[in-house]
Amino acid sequence: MTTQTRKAREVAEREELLLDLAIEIIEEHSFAQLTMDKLTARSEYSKGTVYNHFSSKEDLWCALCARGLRIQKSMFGKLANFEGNSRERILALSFGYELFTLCYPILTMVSLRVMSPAVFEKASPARIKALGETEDEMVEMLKGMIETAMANNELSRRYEDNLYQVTFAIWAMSFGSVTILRNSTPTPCLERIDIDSAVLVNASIVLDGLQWQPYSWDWDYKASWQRIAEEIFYEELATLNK
Amino acid sequence: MTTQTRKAREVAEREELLLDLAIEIIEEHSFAQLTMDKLTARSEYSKGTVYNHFSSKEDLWCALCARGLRIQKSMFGKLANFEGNSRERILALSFGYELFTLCYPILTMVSLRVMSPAVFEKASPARIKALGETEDEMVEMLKGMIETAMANNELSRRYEDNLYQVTFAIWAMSFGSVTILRNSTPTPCLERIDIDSAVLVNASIVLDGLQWQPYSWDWDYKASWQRIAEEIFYEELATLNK
DNA sequence: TCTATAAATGACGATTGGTCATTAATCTAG
DNA sequence: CTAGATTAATGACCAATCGTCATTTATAGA
Repeated sequence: MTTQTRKAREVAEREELLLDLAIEIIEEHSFAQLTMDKLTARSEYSKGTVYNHFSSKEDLWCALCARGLRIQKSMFGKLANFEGNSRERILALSFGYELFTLCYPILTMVSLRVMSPAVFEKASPARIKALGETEDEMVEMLKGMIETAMANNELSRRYEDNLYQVTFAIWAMSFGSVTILRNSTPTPCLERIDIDSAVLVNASIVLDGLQWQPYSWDWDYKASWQRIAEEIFYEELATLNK
Repeated sequence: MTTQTRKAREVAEREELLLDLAIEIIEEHSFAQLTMDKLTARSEYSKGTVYNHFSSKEDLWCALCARGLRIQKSMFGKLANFEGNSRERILALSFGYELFTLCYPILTMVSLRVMSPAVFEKASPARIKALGETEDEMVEMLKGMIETAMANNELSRRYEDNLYQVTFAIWAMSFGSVTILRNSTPTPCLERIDIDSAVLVNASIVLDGLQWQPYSWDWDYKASWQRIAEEIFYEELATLNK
């Protein structure tokens, strides 16, 4: 049995290595230039071995997405020990998501391009299952924070009968803001906003709209944003600014 | 000079025809299956002629995007004569955008996949310029509505010094909501919200957060949503439900 | 009608995704 | 330790695809 686990570990390690190489190729060229031939050439393995790991190019894409989601989840996990009111904790989620897109622009871009039925059809079922589960775990984490806030009367009970709607609102705003900011071409509108605070402002607008206390005019959330950076994501920001 | 304009018109007509065929190919197969060879085969022209229109596959993609933006713009133009308060007019924009994604799922999907520097690099400059201009026109339309509302004291002056931030917030929420709703795989979170009203609810949350009067608890925006459907987008909805 | 310009054509080379018969490595049992 | 069996790795190969360009065809104007 030990040989089994050893082999499985070796296979997993090789898969991670292949993903590293795939990211290198995208970094040096572009997403479209990530071909199985190039990946094979860059690795010390043959095409057939690469195809033993990834059943198709689309499966490789999904594997990159899965890595991105794993990293996101681990980043979100870091805010477990963060001391702050419930709104600050939601902001920390938004902060973390934006930081992820800054630290891992390639994984972010891949996720955006890959998330579609046509791609999933060509990926292996196991891969898709893993993707969905990680995503659900993160949604449930957000929902749990909403429930807690409502129980503590920090969040109005206006949307009490549909907590997932609140989850969706926060998620959609974070996703929309970051995606437009980081993936769009330069446009006059985007050039005239403060990009560094845009995600914070948009999240605050949504939280105000949800009547989540304390309101943005009763609290200095810019300071919270700063504190999140320093207390939770210090390491990531340090490597980012290097 | 007349022959010049006639030829130019013929070329433009042929380009529209080619875009129709490209959409057909995506409909019947998938985005990845849209190849220049297939497009050539389906048309009555040769490969070289197709390449006279589209300098590359990426240029073809951008041409599809440009068509999508033109359609969006024309849909937004329909709400010029809509009678309603300023919040209802913003909702009409969100409604229009969601309706566009429902009526033209392929153009929506193409836009999402295409909007990236790597693709733009391979598209013709003229195409990119046209894309940017159409986009800016729509942003300016939204900004104009915000200015009017602020002048009429329907919208708080809290964000007065940065109107583009307000534009961005509304845009990001619409984009994020619709993109997640229509492009994601089925996930427990999405299955538990009312998809038909999710965009309205999210837009309302943002507008409440912006302190845009009248608040959602002082006005029946579900009725407004219905009225927008009937008065502005009756035709589109009729063809959609066919 | 003749010539100069513009447009259309499709064969071609290079690259790609994916397959599969062959080869190599590893394991198991006697 | 060895022989046979099972598993994994290999890369030549095929069909599909992108984009080019020398050649052919159509058109415009004198």
